[in-house]
Amino acid sequence: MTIENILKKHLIDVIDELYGQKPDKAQISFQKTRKEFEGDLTLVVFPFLKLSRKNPQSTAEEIGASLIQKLALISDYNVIKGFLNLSISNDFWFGFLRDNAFSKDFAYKTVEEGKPILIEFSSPNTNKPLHLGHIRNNLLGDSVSRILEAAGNQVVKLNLVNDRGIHICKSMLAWLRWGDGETPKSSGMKGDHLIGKYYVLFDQHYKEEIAGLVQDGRSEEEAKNEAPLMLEAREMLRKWEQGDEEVRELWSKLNSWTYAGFDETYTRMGVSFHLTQYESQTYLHGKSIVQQGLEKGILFRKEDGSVWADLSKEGLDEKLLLRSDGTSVYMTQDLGTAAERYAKYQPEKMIYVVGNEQNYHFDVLRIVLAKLGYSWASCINHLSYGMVELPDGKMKSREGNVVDADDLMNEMYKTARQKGEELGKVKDSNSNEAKELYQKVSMAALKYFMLKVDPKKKMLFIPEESIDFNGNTGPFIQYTYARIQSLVQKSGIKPDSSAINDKYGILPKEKEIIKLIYTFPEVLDSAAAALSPALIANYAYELAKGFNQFYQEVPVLKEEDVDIRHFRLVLAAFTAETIRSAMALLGIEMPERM
RNA sequence: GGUCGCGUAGCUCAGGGGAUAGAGCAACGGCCUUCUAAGCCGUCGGUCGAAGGUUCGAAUCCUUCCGCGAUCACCA
Repeated sequence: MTIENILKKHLIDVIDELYGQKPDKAQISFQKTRKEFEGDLTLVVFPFLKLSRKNPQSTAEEIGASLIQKLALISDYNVIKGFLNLSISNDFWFGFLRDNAFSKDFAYKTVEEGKPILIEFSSPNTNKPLHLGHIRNNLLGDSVSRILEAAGNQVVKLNLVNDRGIHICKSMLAWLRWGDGETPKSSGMKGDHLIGKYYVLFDQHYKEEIAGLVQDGRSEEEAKNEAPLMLEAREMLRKWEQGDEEVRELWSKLNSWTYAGFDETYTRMGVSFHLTQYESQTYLHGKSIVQQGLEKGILFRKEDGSVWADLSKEGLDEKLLLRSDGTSVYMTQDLGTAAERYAKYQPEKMIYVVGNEQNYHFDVLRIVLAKLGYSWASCINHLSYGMVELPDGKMKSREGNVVDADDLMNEMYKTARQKGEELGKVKDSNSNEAKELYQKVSMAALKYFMLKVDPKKKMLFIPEESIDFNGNTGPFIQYTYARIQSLVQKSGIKPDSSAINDKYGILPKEKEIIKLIYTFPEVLDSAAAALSPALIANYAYELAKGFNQFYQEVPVLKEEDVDIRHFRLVLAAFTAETIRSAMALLGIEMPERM
């Protein structure tokens, strides 16, 4: 039970005794006391003035006096204007340290048996490598999974790969035509990059054809549809759908190259899945659901045979669910896979990590499912995130201004190495130890940068400036952690609970740290509720920053008194452990030295 | 045009009913024979897009307007 809750309970009694009326629970608001005032927690008394019929000052005085009498937990109070600042007793803080300082991941809950949470993320196309946008998606999905699990949920991570469609046919066609049998092995290229190369090649030739046709007097639209390359790609897709053996074989081969490339990237990012699904196996799902809806009269059929949902009552328009030729669209598939997943897992929640350009799609998905009578429709959660933009605008694959995921990670690694060498962090930059450090530091910089921003906001990525190693960054937090490790090691003392006693009181700087650590479980809970790693990231920074200031002002190893030194080492070690736990929720690993 | 989202320091972002709005970067000035300077301290920098409203109290909630973005396909 948190201090706030204990106080709340007693506050209700106190106010009842004083003024003969119980306050509304919603009116009780505690906040952390500002640094410039004495105290730990502050009660805002304005809401109780109607009950007390006194001015803010005396109301606060009365409540404070009653609380301190009732609760040993409160050691002192003071009143400033309508704010009642309460000091929590040292006993409480020592008790908190004793109970938690030596339990690893103290804020983490054990995973409950019960309804799982499904989370789908990444979901790439197989015709080109992963880029910056995917990085945000993957890191968000990965981090949210970790956070939900730490908050006590069973989490199932899903990846639904879009492995079929016209885009893959384009790559396949280009490879047949201009590839000359090139393979990842023969070219030395990563499989996904190789396939991406042919996708671009297709587009180049396709554009030439369009230009030629336009010159011959066709309209742009006609040219796009009549270009021989496009006709050929469509023909290939038709063959694929009919199960043409040759096409299917080629398709399998090229996709397998892409998967090998993706796996490498995922591994480097530290991202993994429990289950990978493929649209080639799911794209026919959902038709029967639509059929049932049609029979029940919930959906309707137009003269041309296409099937629609009328969402005008919900303030939206009509939505197509089956084409006039009876084939399914994106929405149909999603209805099908959602129903299938629900049947398999009976999850508490189904989270889709998908960019905000699909907000409308998920609104429709929820509404259509609800209309069709699925009570679980409300468990669908769209974790919508903003686009990653570049200084010169949006990323457009066709225009070539795409930040490739692998390239970016390589760049980050180089920068980390360069910085490390400048600062003389390691003796031999080619040693395995150094390589591991540069890898951890560069990934921390990247991950922290992407995750510290509120998911729903779009973010600007400036290649030269965005990823920093100083200030509010992953490496700064790693650095703080590494310093604490070295501090503890140098002391030669193994921190243990015998050091925690109230012989010496607690310094204000020490208390700041303890209070910060104390709030970690709450931060974790709210991050899980809001599906927002940004809360964790900003918390980790605050804690690291707090320790750095503490470290600057409070001697640890230089302290004369062995017992005090021992206590501060315990506090330092607990801080490090909390920082590590928080960063683990972002998928960021901590180096022991840097 | 309809719907949704966003607008906070020069830049990138926190804060989402409470006290004097915070960090980092950039700029400037200090601190390395003292626990790791990827650090710490200080200075500079704000009509929280605008106007109304609700409230004891609004950057935060409501309304309108302005600006930016997304979306409204028999694409996925």
